[in-house]
Amino acid sequence: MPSTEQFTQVLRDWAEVFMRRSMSDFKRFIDDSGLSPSQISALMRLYYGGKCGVSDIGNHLGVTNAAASQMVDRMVQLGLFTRNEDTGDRRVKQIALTSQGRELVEKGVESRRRWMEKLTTTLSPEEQDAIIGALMVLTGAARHLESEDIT
Amino acid sequence: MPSTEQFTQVLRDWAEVFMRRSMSDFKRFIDDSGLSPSQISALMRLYYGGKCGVSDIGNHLGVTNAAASQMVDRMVQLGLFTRNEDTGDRRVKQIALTSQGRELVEKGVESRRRWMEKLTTTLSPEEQDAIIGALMVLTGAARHLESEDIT
DNA sequence: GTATATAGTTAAGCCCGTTTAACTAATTAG
DNA sequence: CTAATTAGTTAAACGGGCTTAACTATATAC
Repeated sequence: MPSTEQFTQVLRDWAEVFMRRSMSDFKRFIDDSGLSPSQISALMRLYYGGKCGVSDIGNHLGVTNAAASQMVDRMVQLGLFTRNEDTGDRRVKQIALTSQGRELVEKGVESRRRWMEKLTTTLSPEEQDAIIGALMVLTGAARHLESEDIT
Repeated sequence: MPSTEQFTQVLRDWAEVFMRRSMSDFKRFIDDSGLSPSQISALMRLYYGGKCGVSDIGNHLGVTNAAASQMVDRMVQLGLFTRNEDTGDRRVKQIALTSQGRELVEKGVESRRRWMEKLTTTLSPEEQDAIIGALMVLTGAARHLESEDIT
């Protein structure tokens, strides 16, 4: 029977090597892009959450509207964001990614994808099967926990 | 037979839920601490790498000695770092964590540890066994890849 | 011994993201 | 219609981390 200690230890070991890889990739991505943490965060927000207003970005970052407005302006000038008047409510400006902005995010994710693929090739089909099954259980459990937390 | 696509997809799903959790915990840790990214990084460097000189910290962060010296000074005043003359070479100041600094890092790690333990309780012993085996294979493969990359 | 190199500190100034405050424009409430 | 609210922009000022440059002190080379 596996103990909780053994389980968390194995999970921690995996987390360590996985996080080290992800973090160093991510750090290189940030450094190469020359963008500030806020700009990266807004980029991600738009990539995963879709278009939104200026103050949505500000709230998400925990900064004032003024800061968000200035930051968005820089991103527009860099050609990463578009800023258009909302036809429904003409006070709000809809911020979205340009194709260039979208490509930038995807380029950042790609290195991890390549690493994962390389990881696959070092494993036998049986090992891959076992890992797929195990990770699906783990992911399901984690998502279940996540949904519980919200309530 | 599992395809590469299936494998990377499952890995990506797990990575997504795992990273989301780890990142939000880590972000809260940083925000709560009120420390700058450089200060956090130095804290981690000392926690995992043990004591070192001022310029070691500067190199690790990619900043000048002057910046490292000033940052260390702030951390000493906060009671997180100690700064002592090296008896062997009296030019170098040995920087180390105080017990308070160590506790701070451990408190930051704890929330993830609790999450992992909670994850354990939702799984049957058989599932835990399967996951332990799978993650050990995965970790081994990742470490193997890592050691290859260096050469 | 003198000269050079290394480890760290200090002070002055820069950069950049942030806040505050004042503003415009559009919307909603009464 | 008028008043109040909401979304966003702009300008001035602040703060903090960084760099450069000058300095002290220890260690090594010749």
